[in-house]
Amino acid sequence: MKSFETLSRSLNPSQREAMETLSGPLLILAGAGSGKTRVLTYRTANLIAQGLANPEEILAVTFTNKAAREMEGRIAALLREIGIPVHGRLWVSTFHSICARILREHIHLLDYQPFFGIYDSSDQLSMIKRVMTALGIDEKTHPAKGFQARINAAKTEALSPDDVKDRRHVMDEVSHKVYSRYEGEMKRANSLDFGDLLLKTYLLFKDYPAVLESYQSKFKFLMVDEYQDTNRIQYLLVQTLAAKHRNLCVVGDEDQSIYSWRGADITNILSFERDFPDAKVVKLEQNYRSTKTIIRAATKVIKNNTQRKDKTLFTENDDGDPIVAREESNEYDEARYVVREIESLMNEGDFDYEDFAVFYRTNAQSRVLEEQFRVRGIPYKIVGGMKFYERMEIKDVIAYMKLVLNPADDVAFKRVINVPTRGIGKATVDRIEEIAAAKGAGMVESAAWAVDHRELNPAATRKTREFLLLLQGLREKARALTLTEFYHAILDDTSYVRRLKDEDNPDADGRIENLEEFDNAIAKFEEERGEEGTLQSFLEEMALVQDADDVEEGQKTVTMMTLHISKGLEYPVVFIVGMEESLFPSGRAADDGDPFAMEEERRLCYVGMTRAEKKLTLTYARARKVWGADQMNPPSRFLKEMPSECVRFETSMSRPRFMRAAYAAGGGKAGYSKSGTSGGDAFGGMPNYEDFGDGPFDDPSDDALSDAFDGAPTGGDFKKGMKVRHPSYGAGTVFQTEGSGPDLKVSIVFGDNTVKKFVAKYARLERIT
DNA sequence: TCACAAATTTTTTTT
DNA sequence: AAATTTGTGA
Repeated sequence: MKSFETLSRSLNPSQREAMETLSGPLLILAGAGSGKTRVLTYRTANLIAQGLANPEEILAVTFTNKAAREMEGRIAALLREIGIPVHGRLWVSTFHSICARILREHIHLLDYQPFFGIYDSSDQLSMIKRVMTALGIDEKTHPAKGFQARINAAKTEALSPDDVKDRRHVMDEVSHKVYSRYEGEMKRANSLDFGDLLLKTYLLFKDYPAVLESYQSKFKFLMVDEYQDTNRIQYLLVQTLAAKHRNLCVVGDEDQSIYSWRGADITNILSFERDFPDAKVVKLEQNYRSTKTIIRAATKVIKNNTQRKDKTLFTENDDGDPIVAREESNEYDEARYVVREIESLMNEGDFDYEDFAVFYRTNAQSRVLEEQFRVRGIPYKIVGGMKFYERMEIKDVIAYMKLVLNPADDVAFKRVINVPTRGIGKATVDRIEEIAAAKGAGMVESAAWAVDHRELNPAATRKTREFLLLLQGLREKARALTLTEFYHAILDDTSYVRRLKDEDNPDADGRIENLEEFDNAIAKFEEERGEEGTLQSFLEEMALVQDADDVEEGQKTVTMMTLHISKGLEYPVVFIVGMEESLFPSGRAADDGDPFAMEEERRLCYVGMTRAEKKLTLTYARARKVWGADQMNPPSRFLKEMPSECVRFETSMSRPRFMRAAYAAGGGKAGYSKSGTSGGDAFGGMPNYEDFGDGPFDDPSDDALSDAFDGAPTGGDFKKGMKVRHPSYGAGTVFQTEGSGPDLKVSIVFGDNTVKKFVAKYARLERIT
């Protein structure tokens, strides 16, 4: 056993300073790869070792469950290593999990039932649609997703319907109406959405000082990781909880703030010193993770941002290999290239599968990669993405569970009332819903009433009664059986699996497999939690812990994920695919009204690059299918921002085969010779960026290749919200599009509120960026 | 009421 | 290209 002293000697002076600053407010500005987790781990161990706190008096908040698990594991391991006996468990979790835990105990004070359900985004959307129907709002003119976004935004700002009422700039009248009604319906359904978990906890603290006080006293020490990505409500929660002891340690890096679209407010970290004038600030600037080359390139890229403190990351690591920027013809070749590279590095024997990671901007990009990994028999796992529990059959079963636990859950009720089909159609459901609305009651209750009062036709009455009896039976079983047994009861009583087998749907086998996998997951959960493994806690975990399926034990695999999920992780070899304008940076960042949207994309690039320890490869494709249509976009501007001495450009594109493709896509008049990459030598350096133009849409020159790329389908592509200029009407905004390709018609609202419809191909519309 | 066909929309990013 | 919503006829 080593002593804590010996171990902590390995920390550098700043790290040590952070570790030794235990009381009072502390801001740790931790650059990428600067050993942040290590510092937090040591600091926590130090708190316990010094006898300042018991584990259960420390609250550590992380951004993802993955990070929480990792940190908890590392702290436990360290404490074991230095031989500190630990009684009690640390509270290491996400804001949402902590809040769910707190609410489970106190939510009765807010007049909810303790068995409240949690609505994920799709449940939330169903509820919003339901509210819209009730209010007679047309989805065509008012997309439900818009209300969802506004409601969630209000909640992260801690604004109730009443609060937004007089703030028309925050929410228009219709949205306010929807929000109010939505809140009412959620309350009646005894359910909380993600935003509610935080907001209701905050309100609980506000309305019940005694409850707040108990938590303030309990948590003597607070740590918040990824502080740059906290939003308003999270900020308020932190301030509130820390108010008593003021032992608040926040850690973050403004260059890694990538969640502003979720309300993350970078000023929280930038103004920490204003909130706590006596705060100690420690900067961790030495990177231990990556090669000099990678650090140099990443630093150069991030320097293009204005929204940052000028901090300098440095490393004493080796120069390492150059970053490779690889051009391929399309996303399939791109995927094949990645797979080939992994195979060849594996053959050299320096790496193992688990050393590789592939990052992409959008989840949709994983499909092609996955295909190629399968073809070549390389083990892989995808983190995030289409989550297991989002699959139809899993959601169905979960809906049954939710409904059994919380009969007021109308979204769950509507989901399962005719699943598997039992002859209860839309008419019946609508009728029940009508009754429910009239009575201000839940649908289960209303359905029972309708059956008793013969409000439905005989056939519907009979079927509905049967369904209600089924639910009743399940409710009793839930009480008497274990979780696993209860799960089986659901499948049996609803004949779910049997019905799947009967219908000759080609997906049926996969679905049944998923249900079996779910069975295992439930069993495992039960085993792990023991007494605590209740139906409520299981559903809570299902809703909040989305990456539950990445625990493929022992298997060494390549990991794939979005750039967002990659934050906080590190891998010896990293590939970032799809380095193209419109994809990464996202097309929305370029023409969004927010001038800082591009900076956030750049931070995302910075995050991705700094995950790599030894080797970093960036790939881009000349053409890529987007929504089933070919799109050609120039290489990402971020590639251009990297110092050329750090990057080696490679291409597979000097063959004539592609020239013809580019030629064809360009509409027949362009040639490819201009870029002059004939022959196989050195690829003519990298493809000349000038040939692509600076961005996807700017300044279409006469350049032949530029035409070939910029004039492709992308050029005539107008989307909702886009700002455009018409030669005679002036500037306006696209608010509707119909048709596609040459038939695309766009409706545009001009400054004076007039609306004109154009055939995009003929109208001389110009995009304004 | 339901199965199937047709039309329409979807892609940022996550708790 | 895939998923979801809407329409249609039995």
